[in-house]
Amino acid sequence: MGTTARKKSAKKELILATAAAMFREKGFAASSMRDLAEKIGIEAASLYNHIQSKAQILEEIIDGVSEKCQAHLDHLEKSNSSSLEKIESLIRFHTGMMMNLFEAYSVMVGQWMHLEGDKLLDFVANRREYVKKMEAIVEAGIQKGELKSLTPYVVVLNILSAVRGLEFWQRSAKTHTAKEMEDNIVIHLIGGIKK
Amino acid sequence: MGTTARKKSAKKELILATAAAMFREKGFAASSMRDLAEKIGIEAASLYNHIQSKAQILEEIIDGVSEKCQAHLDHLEKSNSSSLEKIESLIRFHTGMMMNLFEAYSVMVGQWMHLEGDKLLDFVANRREYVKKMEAIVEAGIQKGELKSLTPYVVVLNILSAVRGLEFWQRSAKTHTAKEMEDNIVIHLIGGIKK
DNA sequence: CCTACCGATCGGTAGG
DNA sequence: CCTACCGATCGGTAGG
Repeated sequence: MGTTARKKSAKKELILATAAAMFREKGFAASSMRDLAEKIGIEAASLYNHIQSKAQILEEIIDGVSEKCQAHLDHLEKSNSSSLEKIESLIRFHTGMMMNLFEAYSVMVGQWMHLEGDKLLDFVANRREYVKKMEAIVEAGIQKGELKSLTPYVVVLNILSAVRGLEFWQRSAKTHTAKEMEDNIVIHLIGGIKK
Repeated sequence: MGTTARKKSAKKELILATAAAMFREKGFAASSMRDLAEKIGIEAASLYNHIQSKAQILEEIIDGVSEKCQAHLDHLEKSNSSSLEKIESLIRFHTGMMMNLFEAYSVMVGQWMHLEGDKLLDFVANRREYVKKMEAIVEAGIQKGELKSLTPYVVVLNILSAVRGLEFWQRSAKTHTAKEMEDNIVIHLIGGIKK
């Protein structure tokens, strides 16, 4: 990251991370700037030395995750893997994001509707485009005879929804490891489309 | 039932239905009693002649859906269908709920965390029990050799998550019918566990 | 079902 | 990063 304008102070990162945890748990609207400040150990007014508004916190959390997803898909589209390999890569990438960026990823998929104005419109447009690109990968696999003839839109929705379902999984319970969860999602969802 | 009681009941149903639509769209915390009253065409204070509190509205919406799910599963457990038939029934029941009780079902799966006190504890306990019962059905299918040896918990999560993913589906777009969505979910998710 | 109103809390600002 | 504070809005009540 170095000296670019995108560099963020440690305090701002702390605010974003703490806010992500709070937004995920209680929802954006039910999270107050006073509660956020208290968790960090400062007064509410002091938050505004690091961020401009509550809305901006949400935007930055979501943009950070969204850009990583876009980058992965762009890279995947250029590869010459098989359709099945690409779909497995998508499943493993998204489960990995859910595991490693749990709070931020959950906020993206569950709190995006609290974005405002152009930020909301952009997110919805980007998400639709992302889904369309995933559909195209599924469609190509069907055309090549690698996959069953299913509605690509449903396959894409099932994959993204299954990943989202991991939010419900209790990591602390330790009854199932992250690897077991991920592998079983792959087997179930790849198994259901493989010809 | 007298005329007054019938009117009051109809009005309460209108409040619950209007609130469900609003809670689903904006989230529970971001929905105000004033906005709710305005959509119905009365003053905010008048709502309290029909309901006791904002929290109670959420409770009644969720309880209504939750009880229907419990009833279906209880009935299914007593049937002597095969494991695969039971799982398909679960998928089709939940997709049907999502299609026909769209607002209320979405509020249950997306707004339950705004329940308070015992209502929250009860919901979480009931949901865990529901998942355990679904897992038992999957487990029985594995034991009988009907299904692949997958982690039942993941299969259950994938099924319930796929149904939840239908919230994202734009019914108005008409590019895919309800039946196409449901059938494709069944083929994908049953296909992935069938031995 | 309304008017009038309550105390609490919200996001955010001014000024140091 | 703080104290002090703003106007707006919240869920809900009293009384008719």
